[in-house]
Amino acid sequence: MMELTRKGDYAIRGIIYLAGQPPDKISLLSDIAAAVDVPQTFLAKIFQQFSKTGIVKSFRGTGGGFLLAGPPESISLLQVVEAVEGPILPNRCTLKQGECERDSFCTVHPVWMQVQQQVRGILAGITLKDLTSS
Amino acid sequence: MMELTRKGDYAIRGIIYLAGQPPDKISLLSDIAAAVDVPQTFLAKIFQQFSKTGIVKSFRGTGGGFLLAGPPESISLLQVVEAVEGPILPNRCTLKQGECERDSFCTVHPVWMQVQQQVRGILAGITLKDLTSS
DNA sequence: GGCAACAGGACTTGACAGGTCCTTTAGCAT
DNA sequence: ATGCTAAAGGACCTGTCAAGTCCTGTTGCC
Repeated sequence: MMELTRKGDYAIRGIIYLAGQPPDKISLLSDIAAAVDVPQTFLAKIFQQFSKTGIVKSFRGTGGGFLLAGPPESISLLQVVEAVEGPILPNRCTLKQGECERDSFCTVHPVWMQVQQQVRGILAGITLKDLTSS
Repeated sequence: MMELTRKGDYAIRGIIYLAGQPPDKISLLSDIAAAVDVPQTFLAKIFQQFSKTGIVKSFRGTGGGFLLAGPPESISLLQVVEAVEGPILPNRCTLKQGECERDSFCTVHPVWMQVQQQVRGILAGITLKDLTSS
């Protein structure tokens, strides 16, 4: 269980590549896709989501491409993952109270809350800088 | 991401019910299913898996049913979840080394390992006893 | 205007979640 | 022994979603 999807995996690969490029160097989608070995059309969707959530800047037309929206140390793995996978929710009931009518006597609820917090904590603590300085 | 499936959810409900019964009281599948509001045929599959992994004992025929294989404090939530959902793997590469050819330079790998360990740790620390004494 | 590049919608395919149904096997009771 | 009871297990169904593909915009340089 708990598996990251391919989309999430690709997303991480792609953004790490970007983070590894010289700052202000605009990268072509085709270059990124080739470098990280991901179908270009699929990666396009992923970077669209990145662009919408603002962790990446996009430029169209000749000389266009993608750029990290900020310095690598300002972008966390959590942001990247949640941008494409949606929020981290071990169980639907962790979304909001009253979601399940069993809430009142659901003794497992606090456990999932703890799992959620731990995982988010770990991912939030890793930045793109940590992932490129290998 | 990371969502528990319905199967996992049902599994937990069912086993908690069992753990809440008097020791040595054999419960009928039909009773469990009714009590925790899960389709009986589906719950049957789940308890078959429980039975195979040994966290539950089953008896056939008249007077048959299910029994917790040990005291509630001896069975962890991790056992329950992994029995029906399979092992907790944030990424395929956490299964074993060399799974992805990118392994050597995959800086994310240790992060997923940490996530996996944390989650397993939390779930392993919760027993059925903790979940019934509400 | 025309080419370069991302944006976004529509569509396809296969797998898997979430069940259902039916037959078989095991155990007790008469 | 035979019939009833209850779990075991296989076969099947259905809808959703992951994982892409493809085509048509839209934007921007030249």
